[in-house]
Amino acid sequence: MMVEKNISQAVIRRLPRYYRYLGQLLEEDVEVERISSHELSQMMKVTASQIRQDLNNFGGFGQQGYGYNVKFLYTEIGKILGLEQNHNVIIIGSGHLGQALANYKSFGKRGFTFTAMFDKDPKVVGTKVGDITIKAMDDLGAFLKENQVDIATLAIPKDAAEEVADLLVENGVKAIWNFAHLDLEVPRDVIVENVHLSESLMRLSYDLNQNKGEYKKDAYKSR
Amino acid sequence: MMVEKNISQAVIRRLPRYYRYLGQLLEEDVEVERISSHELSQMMKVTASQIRQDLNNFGGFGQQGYGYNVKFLYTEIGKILGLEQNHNVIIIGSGHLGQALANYKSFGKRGFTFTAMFDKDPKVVGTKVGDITIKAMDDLGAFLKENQVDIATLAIPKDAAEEVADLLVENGVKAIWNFAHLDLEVPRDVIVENVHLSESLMRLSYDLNQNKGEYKKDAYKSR
DNA sequence: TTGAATTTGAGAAAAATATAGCAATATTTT
DNA sequence: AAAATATTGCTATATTTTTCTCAAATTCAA
Repeated sequence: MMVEKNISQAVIRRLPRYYRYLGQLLEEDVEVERISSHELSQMMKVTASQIRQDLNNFGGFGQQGYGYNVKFLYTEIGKILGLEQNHNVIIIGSGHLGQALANYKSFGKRGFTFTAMFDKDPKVVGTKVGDITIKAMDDLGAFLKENQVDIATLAIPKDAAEEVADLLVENGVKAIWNFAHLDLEVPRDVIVENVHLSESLMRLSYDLNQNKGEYKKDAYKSR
Repeated sequence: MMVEKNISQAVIRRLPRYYRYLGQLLEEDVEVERISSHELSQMMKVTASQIRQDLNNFGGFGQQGYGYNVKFLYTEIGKILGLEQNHNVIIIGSGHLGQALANYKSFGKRGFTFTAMFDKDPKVVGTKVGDITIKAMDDLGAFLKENQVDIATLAIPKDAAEEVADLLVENGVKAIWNFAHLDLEVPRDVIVENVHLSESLMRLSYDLNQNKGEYKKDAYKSR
Protein backbone atom coordinates (compact mmCIF):
# COMPACT_ATOMS: atom_id res chain seq x y z
CA MET A 1 0.00 0.00 0.00
CA MET A 2 1.18 3.46 -0.76
CA VAL A 3 2.26 5.53 2.18
CA GLU A 4 0.16 8.68 2.19
CA LYS A 5 2.26 11.07 4.15
CA ASN A 6 1.05 14.61 3.87
CA ILE A 7 3.73 17.01 2.84
CA SER A 8 3.46 20.39 4.45
CA GLN A 9 2.92 23.58 2.51
CA ALA A 10 6.08 24.96 4.06
CA VAL A 11 8.13 22.27 2.36
CA ILE A 12 6.42 22.75 -0.96
CA ARG A 13 6.98 26.47 -0.85
CA ARG A 14 10.71 25.80 -0.57
CA LEU A 15 11.01 23.23 -3.34
CA PRO A 16 11.14 25.68 -6.24
CA ARG A 17 13.98 27.52 -4.54
CA TYR A 18 16.02 24.34 -4.24
CA TYR A 19 15.28 23.73 -7.88
CA ARG A 20 16.52 27.18 -8.79
CA TYR A 21 19.79 26.85 -6.91
CA LEU A 22 20.48 23.41 -8.31
CA GLY A 23 19.74 24.70 -11.79
CA GLN A 24 22.21 27.52 -11.25
CA LEU A 25 24.88 25.03 -10.21
CA LEU A 26 24.31 23.09 -13.39
CA GLU A 27 24.61 26.22 -15.51
CA GLU A 28 27.88 27.39 -14.00
CA ASP A 29 31.10 27.35 -15.99
CA VAL A 30 32.52 24.49 -14.01
CA GLU A 31 29.58 22.24 -13.55
CA VAL A 32 29.33 20.90 -10.03
CA GLU A 33 28.75 17.17 -9.82
CA ARG A 34 27.87 16.80 -6.18
CA ILE A 35 26.88 18.93 -3.24
CA SER A 36 26.37 18.35 0.45
CA SER A 37 23.44 19.66 2.41
CA HIS A 38 25.95 21.77 4.32
CA GLU A 39 27.36 23.44 1.21
CA LEU A 40 23.89 24.05 -0.16
CA SER A 41 22.75 25.43 3.18
CA GLN A 42 25.50 28.05 3.07
CA MET A 43 24.57 29.10 -0.44
CA MET A 44 20.89 29.27 0.36
CA LYS A 45 21.14 30.57 3.90
CA VAL A 46 18.97 27.90 5.44
CA THR A 47 19.97 25.08 7.77
CA ALA A 48 21.46 21.90 6.38
CA SER A 49 19.06 20.01 8.56
CA GLN A 50 16.10 21.62 6.91
CA ILE A 51 17.37 20.74 3.47
CA ARG A 52 17.86 17.09 4.40
CA GLN A 53 14.50 16.94 6.13
CA ASP A 54 12.74 18.57 3.19
CA LEU A 55 14.25 16.28 0.61
CA ASN A 56 13.61 13.23 2.71
CA ASN A 57 9.91 13.82 2.45
CA PHE A 58 10.21 12.57 -1.09
CA GLY A 59 12.83 9.91 -0.72
CA GLY A 60 16.48 9.34 -0.01
CA PHE A 61 18.20 11.26 -2.75
CA GLY A 62 21.60 11.46 -1.11
CA GLN A 63 24.38 9.15 -0.04
CA GLN A 64 26.20 9.17 3.25
CA GLY A 65 29.71 10.52 2.96
CA TYR A 66 29.01 11.76 -0.56
CA GLY A 67 26.13 14.18 -0.50
CA TYR A 68 23.70 14.71 -3.34
CA ASN A 69 24.28 14.35 -7.05
CA VAL A 70 23.29 17.73 -8.40
CA LYS A 71 21.92 16.63 -11.73
CA PHE A 72 19.97 13.75 -10.24
CA LEU A 73 18.51 15.87 -7.47
CA TYR A 74 17.57 18.61 -9.92
CA THR A 75 15.76 16.14 -12.12
CA GLU A 76 13.93 14.52 -9.22
CA ILE A 77 12.73 17.83 -7.83
CA GLY A 78 11.60 18.71 -11.33
CA LYS A 79 9.54 15.52 -11.39
CA ILE A 80 8.08 16.24 -7.98
CA LEU A 81 7.07 19.69 -9.17
CA GLY A 82 5.52 18.18 -12.28
CA LEU A 83 7.85 20.06 -14.60
CA GLU A 84 8.69 17.11 -16.81
CA GLN A 85 5.21 17.13 -18.30
CA ASN A 86 3.83 19.84 -20.50
CA HIS A 87 1.16 22.22 -19.27
CA ASN A 88 -1.01 24.21 -21.62
CA VAL A 89 -1.52 27.67 -20.20
CA ILE A 90 -3.92 30.36 -21.32
CA ILE A 91 -3.94 33.97 -20.21
CA ILE A 92 -7.09 35.96 -19.64
CA GLY A 93 -6.38 39.66 -19.98
CA SER A 94 -3.94 41.14 -22.45
CA GLY A 95 -2.86 44.14 -20.41
CA HIS A 96 0.73 44.72 -19.47
CA LEU A 97 0.63 42.01 -16.86
CA GLY A 98 -0.79 39.46 -19.25
CA GLN A 99 1.81 40.36 -21.82
CA ALA A 100 4.60 40.28 -19.29
CA LEU A 101 3.60 36.72 -18.40
CA ALA A 102 3.28 35.72 -22.04
CA ASN A 103 6.81 36.88 -22.70
CA TYR A 104 8.52 34.99 -19.90
CA LYS A 105 10.65 32.80 -22.12
CA SER A 106 11.94 30.80 -19.18
CA PHE A 107 8.52 29.33 -18.55
CA GLY A 108 8.71 27.50 -21.84
CA LYS A 109 11.86 25.71 -20.74
CA ARG A 110 10.02 24.28 -17.75
CA GLY A 111 7.14 22.70 -19.58
CA PHE A 112 4.65 25.56 -19.69
CA THR A 113 3.22 26.36 -23.12
CA PHE A 114 1.13 29.45 -23.63
CA THR A 115 -1.57 28.46 -26.05
CA ALA A 116 -4.00 31.36 -26.08
CA MET A 117 -4.77 34.81 -24.78
CA PHE A 118 -8.19 36.39 -24.32
CA ASP A 119 -9.40 39.93 -23.87
CA LYS A 120 -12.81 41.54 -23.76
CA ASP A 121 -11.68 44.76 -25.47
CA PRO A 122 -12.64 44.49 -29.19
CA LYS A 123 -9.85 46.89 -30.08
CA VAL A 124 -7.12 44.42 -29.14
CA VAL A 125 -8.87 41.25 -30.27
CA GLY A 126 -7.10 39.98 -33.37
CA THR A 127 -3.79 41.69 -32.60
CA LYS A 128 -0.77 39.57 -31.83
CA VAL A 129 1.29 39.02 -28.71
CA GLY A 130 4.34 37.13 -29.92
CA ASP A 131 2.96 34.23 -31.94
CA ILE A 132 -0.40 34.32 -30.22
CA THR A 133 -3.42 36.14 -31.64
CA ILE A 134 -5.63 37.61 -28.95
CA LYS A 135 -9.09 36.05 -28.94
CA ALA A 136 -12.37 37.56 -27.84
CA MET A 137 -13.59 36.80 -24.33
CA ASP A 138 -16.84 35.55 -25.86
CA ASP A 139 -14.92 32.72 -27.47
CA LEU A 140 -13.41 31.52 -24.22
CA GLY A 141 -16.11 28.97 -23.46
CA ALA A 142 -15.89 27.41 -26.91
CA PHE A 143 -12.10 27.35 -26.78
CA LEU A 144 -12.13 25.53 -23.46
CA LYS A 145 -14.44 22.88 -24.86
CA GLU A 146 -12.23 22.24 -27.85
CA ASN A 147 -8.76 22.52 -26.32
CA GLN A 148 -6.93 21.01 -23.40
CA VAL A 149 -6.18 23.80 -20.94
CA ASP A 150 -4.23 22.85 -17.83
CA ILE A 151 -3.74 26.26 -16.29
CA ALA A 152 -5.72 29.47 -16.78
CA THR A 153 -4.08 32.73 -15.80
CA LEU A 154 -6.32 35.51 -14.57
CA ALA A 155 -4.66 38.84 -15.33
CA ILE A 156 -7.80 40.95 -15.19
CA PRO A 157 -9.34 43.38 -12.67
CA LYS A 158 -11.02 41.86 -9.66
CA ASP A 159 -14.54 42.88 -10.69
CA ALA A 160 -14.42 40.59 -13.70
CA ALA A 161 -12.44 37.78 -12.14
CA GLU A 162 -15.10 35.75 -10.34
CA GLU A 163 -17.32 35.57 -13.39
CA VAL A 164 -14.50 34.39 -15.62
CA ALA A 165 -13.36 31.91 -12.98
CA ASP A 166 -16.86 30.41 -12.92
CA LEU A 167 -16.73 29.95 -16.67
CA LEU A 168 -13.34 28.31 -16.41
CA VAL A 169 -14.54 25.93 -13.74
CA GLU A 170 -17.70 25.07 -15.65
CA ASN A 171 -15.53 24.05 -18.55
CA GLY A 172 -13.31 21.79 -16.57
CA VAL A 173 -10.25 23.93 -15.88
CA LYS A 174 -8.58 22.52 -12.77
CA ALA A 175 -5.94 25.14 -12.02
CA ILE A 176 -6.09 28.93 -11.92
CA TRP A 177 -3.14 31.25 -11.57
CA ASN A 178 -4.86 34.25 -10.08
CA PHE A 179 -3.45 37.77 -10.19
CA ALA A 180 -6.74 39.48 -9.35
CA HIS A 181 -6.97 40.97 -5.87
CA LEU A 182 -9.60 38.69 -4.48
CA ASP A 183 -10.04 35.15 -3.26
CA LEU A 184 -11.84 33.14 -5.90
CA GLU A 185 -14.60 30.79 -4.92
CA VAL A 186 -14.08 27.49 -6.65
CA PRO A 187 -14.92 23.83 -5.97
CA ARG A 188 -12.45 21.94 -3.83
CA ASP A 189 -10.90 20.05 -6.72
CA VAL A 190 -9.85 23.26 -8.45
CA ILE A 191 -6.48 24.66 -7.50
CA VAL A 192 -5.95 28.38 -7.16
CA GLU A 193 -2.51 29.87 -6.80
CA ASN A 194 -2.76 33.51 -5.86
CA VAL A 195 -0.25 36.19 -6.69
CA HIS A 196 -1.44 39.17 -4.71
CA LEU A 197 1.03 41.88 -5.60
CA SER A 198 -0.54 44.49 -3.39
CA GLU A 199 -0.15 42.23 -0.38
CA SER A 200 3.47 41.72 -1.22
CA LEU A 201 3.99 45.47 -1.35
CA MET A 202 2.21 45.89 1.99
CA ARG A 203 4.53 43.39 3.64
CA LEU A 204 7.44 45.39 2.32
CA SER A 205 5.89 48.51 3.74
CA TYR A 206 5.44 46.81 7.10
CA ASP A 207 9.09 45.78 7.22
CA LEU A 208 10.20 49.28 6.27
CA ASN A 209 8.13 50.66 9.08
CA GLN A 210 9.67 48.27 11.56
CA ASN A 211 13.18 49.24 10.55
CA LYS A 212 12.40 52.89 10.95
CA GLY A 213 10.90 52.20 14.34
CA GLU A 214 7.94 54.31 13.33
CA TYR A 215 5.43 51.95 14.72
CA LYS A 216 5.02 51.53 18.46
CA LYS A 217 2.99 48.56 19.51
CA ASP A 218 2.27 49.98 22.95
CA ALA A 219 0.40 52.95 21.67
CA TYR A 220 -2.53 50.75 20.78
CA LYS A 221 -2.91 49.47 24.32
CA SER A 222 -4.31 52.72 25.60
CA ARG A 223 -6.78 53.73 23.02
CA MET B 1 9.88 50.47 28.80
CA MET B 2 8.53 49.31 25.52
CA VAL B 3 7.66 45.68 25.25
CA GLU B 4 9.58 44.28 22.31
CA LYS B 5 7.57 41.26 21.39
CA ASN B 6 8.59 39.75 18.10
CA ILE B 7 5.73 39.28 15.75
CA SER B 8 5.99 36.20 13.63
CA GLN B 9 6.23 36.26 9.87
CA ALA B 10 3.15 34.07 9.72
CA VAL B 11 1.09 36.80 11.33
CA ILE B 12 2.51 39.52 9.12
CA ARG B 13 1.78 37.52 6.00
CA ARG B 14 -1.87 37.43 7.02
CA LEU B 15 -2.30 41.11 7.88
CA PRO B 16 -2.77 42.36 4.30
CA ARG B 17 -5.52 39.83 3.82
CA TYR B 18 -7.40 41.07 6.87
CA TYR B 19 -6.93 44.57 5.51
CA ARG B 20 -8.38 43.55 2.19
CA TYR B 21 -11.48 41.93 3.67
CA LEU B 22 -12.14 44.83 6.00
CA GLY B 23 -11.72 47.22 3.07
CA GLN B 24 -14.27 45.22 1.11
CA LEU B 25 -16.74 45.44 3.98
CA LEU B 26 -16.35 49.21 4.01
CA GLU B 27 -16.94 49.42 0.27
CA GLU B 28 -20.10 47.37 0.26
CA ASP B 29 -23.49 48.91 -0.47
CA VAL B 30 -24.63 48.59 3.10
CA GLU B 31 -21.55 49.49 5.04
CA VAL B 32 -20.96 47.16 7.94
CA GLU B 33 -20.22 48.89 11.21
CA ARG B 34 -19.04 45.99 13.31
CA ILE B 35 -17.90 42.44 12.86
CA SER B 36 -17.07 39.56 15.18
CA SER B 37 -14.06 37.35 14.81
CA HIS B 38 -16.49 34.52 14.15
CA GLU B 39 -18.20 36.28 11.23
CA LEU B 40 -14.88 37.33 9.77
CA SER B 41 -13.54 33.81 10.18
CA GLN B 42 -16.38 32.45 8.08
CA MET B 43 -15.78 34.97 5.34
CA MET B 44 -12.05 34.38 5.31
CA LYS B 45 -12.06 30.67 5.98
CA VAL B 46 -9.71 30.78 8.91
CA THR B 47 -10.41 30.14 12.59
CA ALA B 48 -11.86 32.89 14.75
CA SER B 49 -9.21 32.07 17.29
CA GLN B 50 -6.48 32.84 14.83
CA ILE B 51 -7.99 36.18 13.96
CA ARG B 52 -8.25 37.21 17.61
CA GLN B 53 -4.75 35.98 18.32
CA ASP B 54 -3.29 37.77 15.31
CA LEU B 55 -4.93 41.07 16.11
CA ASN B 56 -3.97 40.84 19.75
CA ASN B 57 -0.32 40.94 18.81
CA PHE B 58 -0.86 44.60 18.14
CA GLY B 59 -3.34 45.52 20.81
CA GLY B 60 -6.89 45.00 21.95
CA PHE B 61 -8.91 46.34 19.07
CA GLY B 62 -12.16 44.65 19.98
CA GLN B 63 -14.75 44.77 22.70
CA GLN B 64 -16.29 41.87 24.52
CA GLY B 65 -19.87 41.25 23.50
CA TYR B 66 -19.53 43.63 20.57
CA GLY B 67 -16.74 42.52 18.29
CA TYR B 68 -14.57 44.81 16.21
CA ASN B 69 -15.45 48.16 14.72
CA VAL B 70 -14.70 47.65 11.04
CA LYS B 71 -13.55 51.15 10.21
CA PHE B 72 -11.38 51.41 13.30
CA LEU B 73 -9.78 48.03 12.74
CA TYR B 74 -9.17 48.80 9.08
CA THR B 75 -7.44 52.03 9.96
CA GLU B 76 -5.33 50.45 12.65
CA ILE B 77 -4.13 47.63 10.44
CA GLY B 78 -3.33 50.24 7.83
CA LYS B 79 -1.15 52.03 10.37
CA ILE B 80 0.55 48.79 11.35
CA LEU B 81 1.32 48.12 7.70
CA GLY B 82 2.68 51.62 7.32
CA LEU B 83 0.08 52.57 4.74
CA GLU B 84 -0.82 55.91 6.29
CA GLN B 85 2.52 57.38 5.25
CA ASN B 86 3.58 57.98 1.70
CA HIS B 87 6.23 55.85 0.02
CA ASN B 88 8.10 57.03 -3.03
CA VAL B 89 8.56 54.11 -5.36
CA ILE B 90 10.74 53.89 -8.46
CA ILE B 91 10.66 51.15 -11.04
CA ILE B 92 13.75 49.82 -12.77
CA GLY B 93 12.85 48.22 -16.07
CA SER B 94 10.14 49.53 -18.38
CA GLY B 95 9.10 46.21 -19.87
CA HIS B 96 5.56 44.94 -19.63
CA LEU B 97 6.02 44.02 -16.00
CA GLY B 98 7.36 47.42 -15.07
CA GLN B 99 4.51 49.07 -16.91
CA ALA B 100 1.96 46.78 -15.34
CA LEU B 101 3.19 47.82 -11.91
CA ALA B 102 3.26 51.49 -12.85
CA ASN B 103 -0.37 51.29 -13.87
CA TYR B 104 -1.75 49.72 -10.73
CA LYS B 105 -3.95 52.60 -9.74
CA SER B 106 -4.89 50.99 -6.47
CA PHE B 107 -1.36 51.35 -5.16
CA GLY B 108 -1.74 55.09 -5.19
CA LYS B 109 -4.69 54.85 -2.83
CA ARG B 110 -2.55 53.07 -0.27
CA GLY B 111 0.24 55.58 -0.04
CA PHE B 112 2.57 54.41 -2.78
CA THR B 113 3.66 57.07 -5.26
CA PHE B 114 5.54 56.09 -8.38
CA THR B 115 8.07 58.83 -8.94
CA ALA B 116 10.37 57.53 -11.67
CA MET B 117 11.06 54.73 -14.10
CA PHE B 118 14.42 53.72 -15.53
CA ASP B 119 15.50 51.65 -18.49
CA LYS B 120 18.82 50.91 -20.12
CA ASP B 121 17.39 50.76 -23.65
CA PRO B 122 18.05 54.16 -25.33
CA LYS B 123 15.07 53.59 -27.60
CA VAL B 124 12.55 53.88 -24.77
CA VAL B 125 14.34 56.53 -22.71
CA GLY B 126 12.38 59.75 -22.98
CA THR B 127 9.09 58.06 -23.81
CA LYS B 128 6.25 58.28 -21.35
CA VAL B 129 4.49 55.76 -19.16
CA GLY B 130 1.46 57.56 -17.85
CA ASP B 131 2.79 60.82 -16.44
CA ILE B 132 6.28 59.49 -15.96
CA THR B 133 9.04 59.96 -18.49
CA ILE B 134 11.43 57.01 -18.64
CA LYS B 135 14.93 57.94 -17.57
CA ALA B 136 18.23 56.40 -18.62
CA MET B 137 19.78 53.80 -16.35
CA ASP B 138 22.94 55.90 -16.30
CA ASP B 139 21.03 58.60 -14.48
CA LEU B 140 19.86 56.30 -11.70
CA GLY B 141 22.76 57.04 -9.34
CA ALA B 142 22.31 60.78 -9.66
CA PHE B 143 18.56 60.51 -9.23
CA LEU B 144 18.96 58.54 -6.02
CA LYS B 145 21.26 61.19 -4.60
CA GLU B 146 18.82 63.97 -5.32
CA ASN B 147 15.50 62.33 -4.51
CA GLN B 148 13.99 60.45 -1.63
CA VAL B 149 13.33 56.89 -2.78
CA ASP B 150 11.69 54.59 -0.27
CA ILE B 151 11.19 51.54 -2.42
CA ALA B 152 12.96 50.47 -5.61
CA THR B 153 11.24 47.93 -7.82
CA LEU B 154 13.44 45.61 -9.83
CA ALA B 155 11.57 44.54 -12.95
CA ILE B 156 14.61 43.55 -15.00
CA PRO B 157 16.22 40.24 -16.01
CA LYS B 158 18.24 38.46 -13.37
CA ASP B 159 21.60 39.02 -15.06
CA ALA B 160 21.34 42.76 -14.54
CA ALA B 161 19.64 42.69 -11.15
CA GLU B 162 22.53 42.28 -8.74
CA GLU B 163 24.51 45.13 -10.27
CA VAL B 164 21.55 47.50 -10.07
CA ALA B 165 20.77 46.37 -6.54
CA ASP B 166 24.32 47.23 -5.51
CA LEU B 167 23.90 50.71 -6.94
CA LEU B 168 20.63 51.12 -5.08
CA VAL B 169 22.16 50.03 -1.81
CA GLU B 170 25.20 52.29 -2.28
CA ASN B 171 22.84 55.19 -2.61
CA GLY B 172 20.90 54.46 0.50
CA VAL B 173 17.81 52.65 -0.75
CA LYS B 174 16.48 50.57 2.13
CA ALA B 175 13.80 48.49 0.44
CA ILE B 176 13.76 46.54 -2.80
CA TRP B 177 10.74 44.94 -4.39
CA ASN B 178 12.44 42.25 -6.42
CA PHE B 179 10.86 40.55 -9.42
CA ALA B 180 14.13 39.14 -10.78
CA HIS B 181 14.58 35.39 -10.40
CA LEU B 182 17.45 35.45 -7.97
CA ASP B 183 18.15 36.18 -4.34
CA LEU B 184 19.81 39.55 -4.04
CA GLU B 185 22.75 39.99 -1.74
CA VAL B 186 22.24 43.09 0.33
CA PRO B 187 23.30 44.34 3.77
CA ARG B 188 21.14 43.30 6.66
CA ASP B 189 19.45 46.65 7.05
CA VAL B 190 18.09 46.53 3.51
CA ILE B 191 14.74 44.84 3.05
CA VAL B 192 14.06 42.68 0.02
CA GLU B 193 10.58 41.45 -0.79
CA ASN B 194 10.75 38.86 -3.53
CA VAL B 195 8.05 38.12 -6.06
CA HIS B 196 9.26 35.01 -7.80
CA LEU B 197 6.57 34.30 -10.36
CA SER B 198 8.20 31.16 -11.69
CA GLU B 199 8.18 29.67 -8.21
CA SER B 200 4.52 30.47 -7.87
CA LEU B 201 3.82 28.69 -11.13
CA MET B 202 5.83 25.68 -10.01
CA ARG B 203 3.79 25.39 -6.83
CA LEU B 204 0.69 25.39 -8.96
CA SER B 205 2.19 22.67 -11.10
CA TYR B 206 2.99 20.66 -7.98
CA ASP B 207 -0.57 20.89 -6.74
CA LEU B 208 -1.93 19.92 -10.14
CA ASN B 209 0.29 16.88 -10.13
CA GLN B 210 -0.93 15.87 -6.69
CA ASN B 211 -4.55 16.09 -7.73
CA LYS B 212 -3.94 13.98 -10.78
CA GLY B 213 -2.16 11.42 -8.64
CA GLU B 214 0.62 11.39 -11.22
CA TYR B 215 3.31 11.50 -8.66
CA LYS B 216 4.01 8.53 -6.44
CA LYS B 217 6.26 9.23 -3.52
CA ASP B 218 7.16 5.60 -3.07
CA ALA B 219 8.83 5.29 -6.41
CA TYR B 220 11.72 7.35 -5.19
CA LYS B 221 12.45 5.05 -2.29
CA SER B 222 13.82 2.31 -4.50
CA ARG B 223 16.00 4.10 -6.94
C1' DT C 1 44.22 -1.04 3.05
C1' DT C 2 43.32 1.21 7.13
C1' DG C 3 41.94 5.03 9.83
C1' DA C 4 40.14 9.68 9.75
C1' DA C 5 36.82 12.69 7.96
C1' DT C 6 32.22 13.34 5.73
C1' DT C 7 27.67 13.21 5.32
C1' DT C 8 23.09 11.30 5.10
C1' DG C 9 18.61 9.74 7.14
C1' DA C 10 15.94 9.35 10.83
C1' DG C 11 14.45 9.86 15.47
C1' DA C 12 14.21 13.04 19.40
C1' DA C 13 14.00 17.62 21.25
C1' DA C 14 12.96 22.31 20.85
C1' DA C 15 10.63 26.10 18.99
C1' DA C 16 6.99 28.14 16.68
C1' DT C 17 2.30 28.32 15.36
C1' DA C 18 -2.51 27.28 15.66
C1' DT C 19 -6.56 25.95 18.18
C1' DA C 20 -9.48 25.40 22.20
C1' DG C 21 -11.41 26.90 26.43
C1' DC C 22 -13.07 30.13 29.52
C1' DA C 23 -13.47 34.23 32.78
C1' DA C 24 -14.67 38.85 32.20
C1' DT C 25 -17.44 42.10 30.12
C1' DA C 26 -20.45 44.01 26.99
C1' DT C 27 -24.85 43.81 24.42
C1' DT C 28 -29.47 42.33 23.61
C1' DT C 29 -33.85 40.58 24.93
C1' DT C 30 -37.66 40.10 27.86
C1' DA D 1 -33.78 45.95 35.42
C1' DA D 2 -32.63 41.31 35.26
C1' DA D 3 -31.51 37.36 32.63
C1' DA D 4 -29.81 35.47 28.52
C1' DT D 5 -26.66 35.84 24.86
C1' DA D 6 -22.50 37.22 22.50
C1' DT D 7 -17.79 38.02 22.16
C1' DT D 8 -13.16 39.42 23.38
C1' DG D 9 -8.44 38.71 25.34
C1' DC D 10 -5.74 35.70 27.31
C1' DT D 11 -4.06 31.27 29.01
C1' DA D 12 -3.55 26.53 28.24
C1' DT D 13 -3.22 22.83 25.07
C1' DA D 14 -2.38 20.69 20.72
C1' DT D 15 -0.20 20.53 16.43
C1' DT D 16 3.20 21.62 13.17
C1' DT D 17 7.67 22.92 11.89
C1' DT D 18 12.44 23.38 12.67
C1' DT D 19 16.66 22.14 14.68
C1' DC D 20 19.68 18.93 17.03
C1' DT D 21 21.94 14.62 17.46
C1' DC D 22 24.12 10.55 16.17
C1' DA D 23 24.56 5.75 14.18
C1' DA D 24 25.49 3.94 9.78
C1' DA D 25 27.42 4.28 5.35
C1' DT D 26 30.71 6.26 2.33
C1' DT D 27 34.57 8.72 0.74
C1' DC D 28 39.19 10.39 1.16
C1' DA D 29 44.08 10.53 2.61
C1' DA D 30 48.21 8.40 3.77
